[in-house]
Amino acid sequence: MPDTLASSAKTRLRFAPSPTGYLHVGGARTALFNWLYARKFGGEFLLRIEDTDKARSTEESTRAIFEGLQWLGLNWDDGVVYQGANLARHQADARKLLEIGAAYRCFCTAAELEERRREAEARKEAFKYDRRCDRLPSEEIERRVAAGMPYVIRFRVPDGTTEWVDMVHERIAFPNKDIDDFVILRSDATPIYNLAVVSDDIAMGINIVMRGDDHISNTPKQILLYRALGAPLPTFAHLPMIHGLDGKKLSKRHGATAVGDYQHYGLLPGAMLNFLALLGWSPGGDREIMTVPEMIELFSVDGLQKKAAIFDPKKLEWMNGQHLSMVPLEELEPRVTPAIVTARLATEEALVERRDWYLRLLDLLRVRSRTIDDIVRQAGPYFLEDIDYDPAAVAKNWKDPAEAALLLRATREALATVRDWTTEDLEAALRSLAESRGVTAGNVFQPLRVALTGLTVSPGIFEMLIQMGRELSVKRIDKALAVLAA
RNA sequence: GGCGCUAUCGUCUAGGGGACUAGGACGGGGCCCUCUCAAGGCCCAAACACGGGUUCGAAUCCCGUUAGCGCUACCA
Repeated sequence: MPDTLASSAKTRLRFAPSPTGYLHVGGARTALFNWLYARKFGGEFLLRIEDTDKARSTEESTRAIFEGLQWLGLNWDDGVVYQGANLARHQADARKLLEIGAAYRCFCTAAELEERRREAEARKEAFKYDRRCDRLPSEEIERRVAAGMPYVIRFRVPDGTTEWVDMVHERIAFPNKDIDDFVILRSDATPIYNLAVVSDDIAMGINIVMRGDDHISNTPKQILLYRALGAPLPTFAHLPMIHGLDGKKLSKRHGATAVGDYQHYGLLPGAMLNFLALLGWSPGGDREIMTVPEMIELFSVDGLQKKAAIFDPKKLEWMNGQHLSMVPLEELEPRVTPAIVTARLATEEALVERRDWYLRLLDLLRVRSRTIDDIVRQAGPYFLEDIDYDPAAVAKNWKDPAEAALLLRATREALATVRDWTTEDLEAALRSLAESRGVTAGNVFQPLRVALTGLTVSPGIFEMLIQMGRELSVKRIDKALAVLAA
């Protein structure tokens, strides 16, 4: 039973970006679904760099793709395949197609073709190659080849209909009459995309081709190539595109589209993956927030969407906030520390030295952050010797300097009586202070908040006093008193 | 132009013939909690593109229209 043999073969998928730019969020999502499929069903996820376009491919882009995938944690199996290294096989496959009569030499020049294309357009007709070179007598072909006349190799599209059952779209069919006799090998003997892809996918044993639906119209051509080459067909799965807020294909105009942009913006890879997964896939029901293992567990082809999705940065930010609050502190710490160090708030050694204190701080700040940068922005007052006073905070909460100073002095005294620097004792001291002075607790807390942080917003006042410690807290109050007196 | 794909709130989506006064989430508005800001809780506004069928019954199936997107290279 050949079916048994086929189904016992390991599932192999691949992500095949061309290194002509940074890893795009659309590409990252394609990679994610391939990866999820492989991880969920015990298949292999391969990476192939399609660098056959030497003019546009760069090593820098290749590196960016690696870095992007690594940051996201989309690890690939086996070594990276570079398409450019397979030139000989591509040529051999083209030759083979020529020899078995599935393809033919075409001597029409690019300029001639362009001319005919223009004419057809002028007549408002669809241009289609007229196969004139396929009708050349064999002696003529031999004569031209012998004369060293340049030619391309074209695939002879047979009559009929080419169809397949797509994993996401079900049946898709193309009448072959609408498919041009496409070029598979250029006159300089380099392969055209469709040939290179099919040749490589066959060689790599890829049996599920999952890619963007902008490749749907390439698929019938590729199927024809598989058949002519005598190779078994893979299963195709065409994923919908990602669009910008204006409904157009995502591009630079839409702002950040590179995965690296989000990394530097302070996102968690888990959040990015979660967001990307929901763009074009749904686990069903109301499930939204998922860890990577949960996504693998929940992943299924049924949930794949047919419709293009719009990339909404607002929801991404919200989702990152959710992940920020959800991940274990030990996992969050290494993501935040480099940013803290870069912001020159502390050295890595200093953070290691008071790790428990540092983790507590992260826990305090993350709940009101949507990005890692938000955490860093709030962290200043806990590390810096001197703080800046936000003019708005001063205007609002130190409205009357004399009054504020009076209150702060009283607060300082009240804090001095606190024996245990705990939430309970601090709260008791400050609330009774407010009561004895006949003001609300907020009237006491807000000026103190400005003294401690220079800001109107911060974590709860007691948590903050504890986090800063008695010494620093008192020092900040003294400093505020000095500023108010000036 | 030709060919193809798609079509549920502004956005991501649930839904796969009756459970739909169409559910959830983001964003927006309001309220609660509260020492500020978040977080959290509660509530509100907001959608089945249109037209024909099929069926006792359609968001769900079929056809058409419209719209959006993609492809239409000796690019990938």
